[in-house]
Amino acid sequence: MKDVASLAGVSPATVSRVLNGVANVDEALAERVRDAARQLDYRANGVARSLRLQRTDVWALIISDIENPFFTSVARGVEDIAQREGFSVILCNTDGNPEKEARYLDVAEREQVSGVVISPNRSGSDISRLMAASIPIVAVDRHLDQPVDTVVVDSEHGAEEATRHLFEQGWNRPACVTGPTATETAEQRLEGYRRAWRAHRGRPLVSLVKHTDYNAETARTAVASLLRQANPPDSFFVANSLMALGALEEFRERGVVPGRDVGLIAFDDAPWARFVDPPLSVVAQPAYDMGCRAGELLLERVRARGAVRPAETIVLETSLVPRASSRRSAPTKRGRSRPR
Amino acid sequence: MKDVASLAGVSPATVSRVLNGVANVDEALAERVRDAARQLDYRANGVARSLRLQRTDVWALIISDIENPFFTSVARGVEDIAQREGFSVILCNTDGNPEKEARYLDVAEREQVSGVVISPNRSGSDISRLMAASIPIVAVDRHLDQPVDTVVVDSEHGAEEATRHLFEQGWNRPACVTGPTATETAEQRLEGYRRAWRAHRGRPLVSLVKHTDYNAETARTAVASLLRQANPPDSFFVANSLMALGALEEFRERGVVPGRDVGLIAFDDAPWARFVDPPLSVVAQPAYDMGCRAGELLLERVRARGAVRPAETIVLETSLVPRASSRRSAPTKRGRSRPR
DNA sequence: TTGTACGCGTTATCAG
DNA sequence: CTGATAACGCGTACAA
Repeated sequence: MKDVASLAGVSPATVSRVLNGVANVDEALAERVRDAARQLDYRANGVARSLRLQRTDVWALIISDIENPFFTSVARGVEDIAQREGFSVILCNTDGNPEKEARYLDVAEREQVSGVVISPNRSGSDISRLMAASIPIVAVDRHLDQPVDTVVVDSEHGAEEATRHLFEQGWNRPACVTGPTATETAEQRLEGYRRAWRAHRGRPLVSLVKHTDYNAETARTAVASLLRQANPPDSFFVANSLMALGALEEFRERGVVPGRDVGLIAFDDAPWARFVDPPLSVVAQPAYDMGCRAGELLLERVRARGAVRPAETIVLETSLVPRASSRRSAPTKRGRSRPR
Repeated sequence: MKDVASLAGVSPATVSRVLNGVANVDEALAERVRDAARQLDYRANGVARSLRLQRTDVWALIISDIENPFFTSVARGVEDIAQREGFSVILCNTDGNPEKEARYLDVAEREQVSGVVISPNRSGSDISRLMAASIPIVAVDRHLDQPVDTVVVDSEHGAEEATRHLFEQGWNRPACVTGPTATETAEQRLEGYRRAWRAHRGRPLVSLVKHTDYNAETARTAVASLLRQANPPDSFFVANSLMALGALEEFRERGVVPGRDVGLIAFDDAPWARFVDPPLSVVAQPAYDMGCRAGELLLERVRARGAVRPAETIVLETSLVPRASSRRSAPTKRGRSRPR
């Protein structure tokens, strides 16, 4: 900066003023400064700037699994907003590990990020330090036990819709493979499933419900054990797309054909869902949009430094995407005669 | 820091020394300082620290598509190394857009990151400013036209192996659907395909080669047009996993069954590849490992501030993962009798 | 309108 | 072994 100043024959203060477009600077001087800056290819030192300004242009995005397509879509949403508004994003991947999460929360504080978007592992995640430092926080996908801005989907309703869809397709004994006990999303999806049961068949059967991790392997085991029962289910509602992969594998192994011998619908869409055989029926979440909304909420707080509007919760709707895997009738002939 | 100092009855300098474990400090004093710090729940200001130290503990990771599983695996690798060594990672998603890339390169400089890992959009990406600022750079997946550390896979060999596998399975006219013209990876994969042809059948046929984008839709169109030809291919080598989805869709539409009526093998594995029907044969890239290696290379440079070892290129091997989609014989009976 | 001087929170140097 | 002090690069109050 000093170099630019002396090359332009002005003081560093004037350089700062010109480059930040603040105060009135004589246009001739300003032009000289811009010239000099260009000539020297000058870039302000962001670290010094942050120290002086007591704020940074950085957000922390703390998510539990960067390899889960749902979260990458959320990330893109947050990132697009951030970038549009001139913020950079520090990506932090917690692997669902509370310790890693705590460590990253620490980094966020030390690095004085101006805001945090987090998909909490457990509602009890300790954000007290961040709150004390009055760093705005937005929770995505799940709630925190503190009153902070939150973006979620109506899991219960989506799950109910999915299960109702199974009934409407003519399935009579849908099972539910949901996420780990005490996980907010898992419980909500289970509750939606139960509601659909109550609406169509009366009391849901506990024997048709399994809790597993949100992955293919454990879900497959659960599906297998459900199918081994004396009174097995005729269809499945599974709580995320990875679980659907596990179910599909088990079905294939047993030679039962989804969309004909068994019904299957999953919560959460995935890029490959329409390509598997049969195409997977899902309840889609607006993941990218959730990220955008979270970004916008954070933006509000970051801009309005101190102002206290009460914490807000945005609940987005899921959408039913029926494809072939939930059908009951024999699949229609798919193979068309070849054009030539 | 001043608060901690006065609470402990020492100078700020001593606080710094204790908390950084530098120099010898009287154990009694040190203990008092740690107590005070704990009591006040003190965290050093990372921004001020960076300014004073003239370095940050931040890496920038610039990738072209956060929604591509290949890159997320790379990202995890980089991130794991970074985290192990006490660095944070700024994730930057360029969307394959050279302007966004340039903008992020700028951010990296302004924020004084201590290192950059980049999967360049084009080899000509302008990293001159970073080099001038002597910020270490590592290229992943593709080369830059500057001499920097690089981590790639042997695409050509992997592609050759994949194509040879098709020949060995009894297919005689494998086609190649590769990435955009002039993309390094696309050209290499095409070249590997050609080598296998020359080894088995002589001159590769240009009529069996298509360039498309690295996605499902354009690849599907290419597959369709290849199949419409007078002398259609009997099998396909496609240059990434998304393309395979497009191919599978087209096959299904036409009623041709992969692993029986047509052969299919893809470059690049994906989490869902073994779940589609039939399971997809692939040439797997060690994506996570690539990220780790890139992280390690960067670490070396970051640690050895000035030392100049020549730029190094690490070439990792792919591995053939034959599954059912590349078979020629009729698939073995998959449906086993149910256990009960 | 412009320049001078201070301070943001650290850490390294130097004197004691 | 410890404390005072300067400096990292910038933005801004204040004086000119």
